[in-house]
Parts: sequence; C-alpha cells; structure tokens
Amino acid sequence: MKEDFFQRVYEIVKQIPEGRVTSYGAIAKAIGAGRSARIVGYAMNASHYLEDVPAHRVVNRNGVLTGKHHFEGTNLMQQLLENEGIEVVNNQIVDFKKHYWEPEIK
DNA sequence: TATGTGACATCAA
DNA sequence: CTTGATGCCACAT
Repeated sequence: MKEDFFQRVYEIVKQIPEGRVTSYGAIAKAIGAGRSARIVGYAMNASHYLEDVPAHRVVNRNGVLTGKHHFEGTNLMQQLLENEGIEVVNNQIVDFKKHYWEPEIK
C-alpha cells in the first residue's frame, strides 16, 4: 500500500495539536524520508487544495514562518499561530523549542 | 525518460 | 550578522 508522499505528510500535519508547531525536517524524518524536507514544503503548497491541513503549524528548522507569503495576507499565518497561543515576532516563533511538537514516527 | 521546481537543511566565506 | 552554494528527493510537465 503505497500512499502518496504528500498523503503521509498530511497525516502527520493533521496530528499537530493546537498551540504546537513542528519543522519540515522533523516531518520528513517522521515519515521516513529523512532528507526530503523540501518535499514536505512542496506538499504544503499542494495542501492549499485541502482544508484539513494546518500548514500554518509547520515552519522551518529555525522556527521562522518561511511560507507566510503563500497564505493570503502577509500576516494571516502569524495570526493563526497567535490565535493558538504561539508568540510570533518578525516571522519568528518565540520560544520555538517550547512550542515544538515532535511528530510520531510511524 | 528528462528537466525544472521548491513553504528545507546545512555548511562556507 | 548576511549571502551564496550545494545536497537532497518527490512531484509536475
């Protein structure tokens, strides 16, 4: 049963609890791809077609909202995160380690 | 089959 | 600190 790589990514992202965030690399690792962090971002881009994928909870390794430009406004992603209790300053998540959520490795 | 792409990660200067 | 280059790999065409 080979599901699309994207599908795997979506499964992980959907499991992210509210008020938590994770990194592309971590997701890739959880899936087993390991070095396919970029593909995760690619999947997020495609996730725009879906509404079940909280892409705003996924950031890069530094906790920076690199993909905010892909959302409608320039601050929508930040707003969503702040709405969940995550502090974001200058596209950077405050205390990233604190809010970091490690995906379950399947 | 080949080429281009990218919301990353990591290192060098 | 910032910038650039490189590796990486699945997807779209």
